[in-house]
Amino acid sequence: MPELPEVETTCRAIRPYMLGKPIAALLCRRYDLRWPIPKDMTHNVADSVVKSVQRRSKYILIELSSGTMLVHLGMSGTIRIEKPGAAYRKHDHVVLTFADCALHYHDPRRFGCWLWQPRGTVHKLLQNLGPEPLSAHWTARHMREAARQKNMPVKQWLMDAKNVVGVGNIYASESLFIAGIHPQTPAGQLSWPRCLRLNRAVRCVLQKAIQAGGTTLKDFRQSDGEPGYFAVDLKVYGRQDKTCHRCGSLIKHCAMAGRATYYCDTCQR
DNA sequence: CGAAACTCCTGAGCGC
DNA sequence: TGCGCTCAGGAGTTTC
Repeated sequence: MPELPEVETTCRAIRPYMLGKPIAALLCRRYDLRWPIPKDMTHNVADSVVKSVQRRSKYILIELSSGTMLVHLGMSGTIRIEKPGAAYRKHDHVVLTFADCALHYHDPRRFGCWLWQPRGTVHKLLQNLGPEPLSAHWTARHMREAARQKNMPVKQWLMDAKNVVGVGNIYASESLFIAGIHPQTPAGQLSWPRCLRLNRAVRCVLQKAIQAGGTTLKDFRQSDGEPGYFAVDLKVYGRQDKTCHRCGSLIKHCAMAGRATYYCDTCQR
């Protein structure tokens, strides 16, 4: 279940294999991902050189001269580096081949996408995105502005890409634990010191996860096909009825907007 | 307008 | 051994 750190890890891992190289072939073995892969993308990319490989939100942006391929891993997506001509695995839906390697895009649940953004345009999916949590735009001041008058629980606010991108279900719970804030707290009611703490906590949690090479959970694998080195030590996520590392009381679990939520109701108020 | 519910999909884990 | 059920989860779309 790729969240921002997993996407960033994947992006960094595949970049050296692609940067500055011409694409030999783009093979779509299935077109019906979350949205259909544009049929004409194949023609746009053949022989094009990869100018950059970047991440925005949870999208991997592969820039060519004529436009940018926009890749999302959905919830079960991974990218492996293989040799050209390597055997396909089940659910390898897209294969991007270079002279000396091939990227296999693997996504059992097909919640991901592979879209095309012509040069000079901004894809609809990239419009209206909030700040990157690891950038200078993610500040407590921004939080206070964007959360003002908002009654929604702060956990849901954190997971809304209009407010900040890349914070998924796991790291929302983790960030709130670090900041000592109860997930049900209305976003607009956070005091200034709490905005500061939460702002820092989000940045801190994501940075640690990136350093750890992405959390190993379910079907995420580092892009070389090996399991991630180790899971980030999650303080609350998935730890229902286990003891809180900080105070020893039992971690609570509930559903918020249909999503599993974990917290310590002693440490988080 | 905002917010909540719904939707896509497959595989894992569970009870029987 | 296998069936059926539930759950997981990103985020755009639909509904209220």
